[in-house]
Amino acid sequence: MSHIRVLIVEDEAIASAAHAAYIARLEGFVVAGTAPDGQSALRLLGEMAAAAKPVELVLLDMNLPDLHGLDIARRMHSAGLFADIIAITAVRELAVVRSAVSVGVVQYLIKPFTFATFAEKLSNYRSFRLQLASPEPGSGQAPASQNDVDQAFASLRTPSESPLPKGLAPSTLDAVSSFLKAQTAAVSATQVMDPLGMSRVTARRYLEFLADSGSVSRSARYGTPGRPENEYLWTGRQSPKG
Amino acid sequence: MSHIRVLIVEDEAIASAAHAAYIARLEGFVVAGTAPDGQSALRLLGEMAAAAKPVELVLLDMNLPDLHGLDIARRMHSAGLFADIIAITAVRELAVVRSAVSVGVVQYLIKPFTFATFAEKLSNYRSFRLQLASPEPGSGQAPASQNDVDQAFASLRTPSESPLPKGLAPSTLDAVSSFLKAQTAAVSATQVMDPLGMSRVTARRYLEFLADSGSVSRSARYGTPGRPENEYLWTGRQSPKG
DNA sequence: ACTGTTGCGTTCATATTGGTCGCAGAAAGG
DNA sequence: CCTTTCTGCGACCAATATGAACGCAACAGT
Repeated sequence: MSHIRVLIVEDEAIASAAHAAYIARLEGFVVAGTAPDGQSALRLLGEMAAAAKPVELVLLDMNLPDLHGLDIARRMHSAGLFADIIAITAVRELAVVRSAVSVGVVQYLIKPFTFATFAEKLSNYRSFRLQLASPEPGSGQAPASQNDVDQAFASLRTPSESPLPKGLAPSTLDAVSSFLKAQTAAVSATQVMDPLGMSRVTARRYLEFLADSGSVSRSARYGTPGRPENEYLWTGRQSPKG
Repeated sequence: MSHIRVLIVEDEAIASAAHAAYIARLEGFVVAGTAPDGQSALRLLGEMAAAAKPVELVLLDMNLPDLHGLDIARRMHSAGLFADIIAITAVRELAVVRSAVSVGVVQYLIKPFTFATFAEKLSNYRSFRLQLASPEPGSGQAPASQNDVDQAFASLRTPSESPLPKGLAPSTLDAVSSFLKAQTAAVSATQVMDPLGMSRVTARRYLEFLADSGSVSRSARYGTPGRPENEYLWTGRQSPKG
């Protein structure tokens, strides 16, 4: 299989160029074009399909000047364009994520993201494609077993075997972050340690890690005697495993 | 969240009834209707959406008398119908699988299949839906982190479990799981090894397998010095024997 | 303004478990 | 009867939360 042809649909020129630069750094992908809005994206897709050089993957922003990303996906299908879609957007509404899945979005990247996250998503997609490629091009037949299909879907899933720093356990991280998500007000390490049954040192270590990775915001609490206390509030900006 | 409303699209009456019977055996799903061909499926979907009782999930056969399954998916999107699609079909061509993914098929079931396989796919989908449900319905806000989205996608795409990993004996597995079932409180590997007369390593390996397969829940026990101890609690969500 | 008090941030040694490696005994196959 | 494979075990190393001790920054008297 040759390189996967990618169309970047993004209205901000800077972001569009950044995505193109990221694509260039990846093995197995090539930028087929860029479009600043939905209409030109659809036109480009049609032209390339007519020229027998179809786009196979679209990096699609949701907020575009003329059309919503979900609309673009639907119109692609109406026009018989079979490109896969990876959503790259700052929209974090769960309803949009669900709708995106139902119109065929295979990966959902939330801005801002690091190159590592970007590379992981596209690499997963490439692995998915390779598994669904015909093992014997000359055979003409390409039957698949349920297991083959499952394996392909699994490679599309984010493996997320996260390289956490030494001394941190994934389950503890889950416990702390889900507890933080349930809080509405900012909490201190002491307030975290008690309900979870862990020590203050441990609670603080995980809170500190979450703050560094950007998932929670950290601020100081004054007004009481003693050293000022750090308090943490869930913001959910970025994956804690990035 | 109430039950997920399912529409079954299948031209063979026997298969259609079988699917409906399977759905009835599952928790959290309800059959909203059945359709023997593409046109009536689209009509039903439109009517139910207009009646404010939209179908949320379509079990879609690919080979129908009037339309191809992929066409139905595209027309659904053109009509603004947001139901998710699980393909249930005997078609095993890789090209069809790829096209299905690009039009938003979330699961792909190859006929014939067992109830266990069917239940697994639908259970994955339900878990995906639950993770993307708004935690607070009245809040109006539903922001998600990259990690949330990844986890939801992962639960949708987890492959079927392998029969039994190397190094595990069915008899020992039975002993461990039945012992766990008899416990009311969570137990650690050390607490399992003694009554069953096995070594800690062996007990831990079986507990770990049960945790991975979803039959038991795993959590950490804090509060005491030393490395945190994993404790396991029987939940019985899934048969350990696949 | 100075100093004591207070409570959290930070570091380090320690305790206790998890995970892996290689081996012994048993079961299966020829 | 011999060979191969599999299952469980002991012992090692790695991992990770805890507790104590120390330091630091803000408050509260004098």
